[in-house]
Order: sequence, then C-alpha cells, then structure tokens
Amino acid sequence: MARQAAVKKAGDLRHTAEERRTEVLQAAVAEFALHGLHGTSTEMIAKRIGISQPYIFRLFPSKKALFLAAIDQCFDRVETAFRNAARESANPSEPNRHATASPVEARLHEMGHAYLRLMAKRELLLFQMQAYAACSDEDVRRKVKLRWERLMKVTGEISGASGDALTGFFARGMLMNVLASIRLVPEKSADKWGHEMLGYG
Amino acid sequence: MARQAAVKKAGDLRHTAEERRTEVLQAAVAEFALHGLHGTSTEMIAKRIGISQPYIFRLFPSKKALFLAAIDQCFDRVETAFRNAARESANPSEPNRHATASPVEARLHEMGHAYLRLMAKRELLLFQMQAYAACSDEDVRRKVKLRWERLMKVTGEISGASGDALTGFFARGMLMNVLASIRLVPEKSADKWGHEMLGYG
DNA sequence: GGACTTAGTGAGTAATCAGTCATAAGGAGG
DNA sequence: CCTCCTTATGACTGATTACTCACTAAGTCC
Repeated sequence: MARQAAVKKAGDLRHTAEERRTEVLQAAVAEFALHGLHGTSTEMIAKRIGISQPYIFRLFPSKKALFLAAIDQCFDRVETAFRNAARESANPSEPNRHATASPVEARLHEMGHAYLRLMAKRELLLFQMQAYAACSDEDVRRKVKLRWERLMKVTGEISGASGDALTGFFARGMLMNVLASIRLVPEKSADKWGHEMLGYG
Repeated sequence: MARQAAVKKAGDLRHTAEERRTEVLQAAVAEFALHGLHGTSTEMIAKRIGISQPYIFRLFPSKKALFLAAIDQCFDRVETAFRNAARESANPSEPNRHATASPVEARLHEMGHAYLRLMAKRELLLFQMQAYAACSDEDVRRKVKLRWERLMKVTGEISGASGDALTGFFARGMLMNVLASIRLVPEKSADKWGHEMLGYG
C-alpha cells in the first residue's frame, strides 16, 4: 500500500518480481500455445508484455522451466473449473434441465460444460496439444503424466464417476480437443456441437 | 533392371531420386515424431539416412513441404490399415471370438485392433500429436483437417458405423493417443489395456 | 571414349536463438 | 542528501538454423 501511495506515471511503474512472473507466465502460455516449445522464442514472450528478453531469465531459470510452469498453470485451471462445476451442480441453481439425471451424471454434465467454456478461449486448448507434443522431453512427459494422473483421480472423486463413465468423459474431451484444434467444426455451431459431442446435448 | 546388372559395391550405390525421396520421408516422420516441426532440423533427418543436409532441398522444396508430405503418409497408413481390417473382418478367419457381435461391431472391433497395432510402434502415434500441435500453421491445419474429414468419411463407409458409435470409436482412439504419448499406461499391459480402452476387451 | 544427365556434396550465408553480464535506474530508509 | 536493494536493460556470444550455389562424380546413351 505504501508503494501505491507514490505518484503513478502511467506505464512507467516498476512491478514486483512476483507480478512480472505471473505476467510472463500468462504471455508464455499464449505464445507456447501458438508455436510450441521449440517454435516460441523468449523474445516473442518478452515482446508480448513489453519487457526485455534477458529479463525473462531473471524470472525463470530457462525456457523449459517456463514451459513446465505453464503446464502446471494449464492443469490448475482445468482442475479448478472442474471443482467449481461440481460444486455448482450440488446446489441446483439451474432447475429442470435434467431432472431425470443421477447426481453423478449431473456433475459430469456440469463439468463437461465447464470444460467447453474453458477451451472456448482456445489458448488452453492449443497449449494442451503443445504439451502433449513436447512429451519426447522426459521432464515434460513426467510433469504431464503426473498432472493427468492427478486430474483423473480428482475428477473421479468429485464427480463420483468411475470406469467406463470416466473413461468416456475424458475420451470425448480428447476428441473435442483434436477436432477443435484443427477447426473441423464450424465456429458458429461449436457450442451446440460441443454439448452434443460430450453427450449432454 | 539394366541398372541392377551393374556391379554392386555395397553401400556405394547411387539411388534414384524417387528412392531417396521415400527414404527421406520415412526419416522425416521418425524425427518429426520425436521433436516436432520446429524442433527437428533438416540435418537430423539427413544424418539419419546418411546423406548431406543440402540434398534434402533437392528432393523437397522446404522443410514444411516435407512435414506436409509426412502428414499425408501418416494418414495414408491409418486409412490402409482400416481398409485391410474391414476386409479381414468380412471373411472370418478368426472364428468364435465374438460370435454374438453384429457385422458393424465386428468391423469396428477389427479396425480398433488394427489401430492399436499401428500405434504400438509409437512413431505414427507421436507424429500425429506433432501434426495437431503444428496446426497454428494454416497450411498444416488445412491438410490435417482435410485428412481427418476423409478418414471419418472412409471409416464410416467401410465400417457401416455412424453417429455415436463412430464418434465413440474416434474418441477412444484420441484418448488412447494422449495416454500413450505420456506413457500413462504401463508398457507391459499396454496391449490388454488398449483392447479394454477401445471397448473390445 | 566422349557427351549428356542426374545424384550428391562442401562451403558458405544471413538470420535467429537461449542464455550471460555489466550496468543503469527506480524506490525505500536513514 | 546518501546508501542499498531490486527491477530492468543493452550489448554481447557461441551455437544452430534453413536454404543456396558452385561444383564433383556416377551412370547412360551413342
């Protein structure tokens, strides 16, 4: 707060390292999503938020470390969205949509919608594909594998689903990822299509 | 034939441009699968088959053109495998495995197995992921989209499946791709797991 | 054996890259 | 005012890149 009391020359401010780190991370997700680990230069990331390229290396030890942090952020966002969706489906703020569905189905339904909303921005969607593609790198693979295991466990726990229902849920999600990556589905009808795809039309 | 009559000093032979092109294409699939479009240098590809790096550019106009050719080859192999599988399931050389299944189910079953066999080599599997990841490039995206549309059409035609059955078939395939990419599944039980995953256990 | 075509390479180029380092400059506390 | 810490950059480096070009040599036809 003391810092905020100082006069603000717009855009001239210095930020804390922590603020910058999150900025860089966000920019990194955006750039990595478009061009992948090897196709993205640290300069691209720096330019996106208007800092110098060397400063990236003060905030992250290497480009790969930044990529790994981006993976964590990506999975965190999915996990959070799933938790919120499951919580929302607990107190039915949306009445009479699927009165006949079981609680488990209702939660999966809500989580499917949450996933669609998250991926509609395309940034997370494309970054996810880049993360899978970069899995020939052992560090990347380890991290992605770890987060997948955790996501499946968490998803099973909070939805109550298991076995075929859970597998089917993730399977439809992955197909959606691919088809959305290549824009096989007309943009305009993506919403409707997504809901049908996920089996909750 | 006239060419073959000449004395062969092992390894000293010159090949036709066409032979080299297929060699290069094969090497390209292997390298691109591991390191992606941007992570693979033309030198890596050249070294793999023991030719000079500049010669690549006599056989293909650019690195991207080579990548696009690799995409075609990848989808061709899947398509061929599917066609063969459907043909095989027509004359039941394997009796009494699923006597109760409908012809459509039997064909999908056989095609699922064929896909597992193809992907077991991991080369096509990983290259596929690289192709999806490279879809921010418009030329790549166009080609992948085209081949996907064609693959879905062909698959529907030769299997007789449609709607949910077809969607489910591809969805399970994509989930398998991802989980196999990150080796989430223990290598030893991959076969059994794959069959269960595809719903034909 | 000589002329012509085709396979194949060595040497280079201009550009780009991740990462380093010395140093500037903003702000807080005295 | 001065001191000290942190934010931030400019200038650089050695390595790597896709791609070009002039050239060699192998094989073919007459």
